[in-house]
Amino acid sequence: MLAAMAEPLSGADIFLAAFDHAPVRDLAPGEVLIAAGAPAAQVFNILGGMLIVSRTGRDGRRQVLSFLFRDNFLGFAATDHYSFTVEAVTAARVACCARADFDRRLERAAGAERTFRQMTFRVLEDMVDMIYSLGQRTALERLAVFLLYLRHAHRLAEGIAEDHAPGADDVALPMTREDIADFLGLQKETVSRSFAELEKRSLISRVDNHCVRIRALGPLRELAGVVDFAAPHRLGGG
Amino acid sequence: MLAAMAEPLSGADIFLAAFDHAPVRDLAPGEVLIAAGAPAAQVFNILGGMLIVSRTGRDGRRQVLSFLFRDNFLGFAATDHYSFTVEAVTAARVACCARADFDRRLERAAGAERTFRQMTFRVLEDMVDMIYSLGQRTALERLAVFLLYLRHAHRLAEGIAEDHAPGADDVALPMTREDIADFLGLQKETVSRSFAELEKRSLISRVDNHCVRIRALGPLRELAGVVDFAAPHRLGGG
DNA sequence: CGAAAGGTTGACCAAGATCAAAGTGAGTGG
DNA sequence: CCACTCACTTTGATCTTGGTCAACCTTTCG
Repeated sequence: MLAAMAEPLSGADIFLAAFDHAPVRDLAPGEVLIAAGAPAAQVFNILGGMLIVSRTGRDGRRQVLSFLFRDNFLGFAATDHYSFTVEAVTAARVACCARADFDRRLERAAGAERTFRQMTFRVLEDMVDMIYSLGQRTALERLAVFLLYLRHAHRLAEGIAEDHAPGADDVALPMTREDIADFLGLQKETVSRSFAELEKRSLISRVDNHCVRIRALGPLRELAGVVDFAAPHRLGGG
Repeated sequence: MLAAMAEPLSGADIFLAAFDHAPVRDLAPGEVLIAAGAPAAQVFNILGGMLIVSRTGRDGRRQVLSFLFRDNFLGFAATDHYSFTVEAVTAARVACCARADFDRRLERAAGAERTFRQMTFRVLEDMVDMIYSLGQRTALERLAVFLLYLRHAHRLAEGIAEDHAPGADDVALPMTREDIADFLGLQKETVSRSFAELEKRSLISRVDNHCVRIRALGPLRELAGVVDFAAPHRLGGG
């Protein structure tokens, strides 16, 4: 299943057009946009806010698959039913498009398939990164990767190109510690302790409960390992 | 990046045709087919044998991403360089096709893009399963999932449709314990101990070091959790 | 037959989970 | 507007799973 398309790519305008005069839906924090098991009838484009994609097992264990931001597409499913849940973290606004409409556009617009394929591959790559994190990295490393990922996602959503834009090092964390824990394959207490440890090492400072400032980007990247979301990825055309 | 296409799908013949008169390459166990960082010039179709896809971090930690079998496609990359390594586990044979040729076919053949998209989504789904495993499941559960995954992969590669075909419960394990460990995000000792535990619980018996017999399929599936590779996935047209 | 690689087992250790309690803060009703 | 409440977070104590280190098997292959 394809929960969400990663960053827009030059050429993504083809798909943005699909949402041009599409109906818009506003979501309150916590509101469910997609419930796992529902018929996969629509695809969406996020106009603003933050959403969370998750999959919950029969016994209640939940794995958060990704956080979504402005200009992310979502709702693509391999089957005719969604296998994942999408909820709003903050107040959010999405444009809604019938899946069939989107598919039609995909088949007709020149180069659309190719662009879509590129976008899908990008998602695949992000998932491989996540698999590497969950399989190989420690709690502290995962949290470092996560903060860099949020920083990057925010810059993309805001269309900021420079690595050191003013305020770029303030990372907003509107989700709960438990959301972060379920994303990183940890417990919420461990997430708390890892934040404390990053602060102790002067890599970050905590502005407040839902905002963190990166104080040492280089060392944080070093801790996170190879993955640098800024370096390899080209910025999209907004 | 798209290391490998999962199971063939009805319609995959379009792509199999791309390999019809393609040059064939034989691989000895351990031989490298794709080295991470090499230019992504070719795509492959596996004619026989087992391959292993992995990604290794700067510090040597290795995450195995998947095992590949007959009729799996591989070599699709998001960029112009491979970001993963593919090696033969057993002696193997692959058909090689220039990436450009494949892309051309993709754009010309009717319905090819659509079929390819479905296949890609299938891979996405498998990766979500893997993320769920690594993030939420215990060592024992992961090993149970792994055995069911191998059982399923083998049945697909052999074109066996029934769930209880004779010999279907003998699972071949040609890879090393370390390969399994790196796939499951564990250490090889833990894999050993988990095999012992599954045997102690009478869920499996060890035929020899590289073959295991599933003695209690139902309970093993129960232990693995929701994921049943047999149930939701349609079998491909061979 | 012997060396080397791979696999198992045991003893011990540590990262992270679990359990418990106290602190913080945002939203609500008085 | 304030105080209360409830949800979220942090911190501490303890426990468990899985990791690490080391020794000993077993298999394969030269």
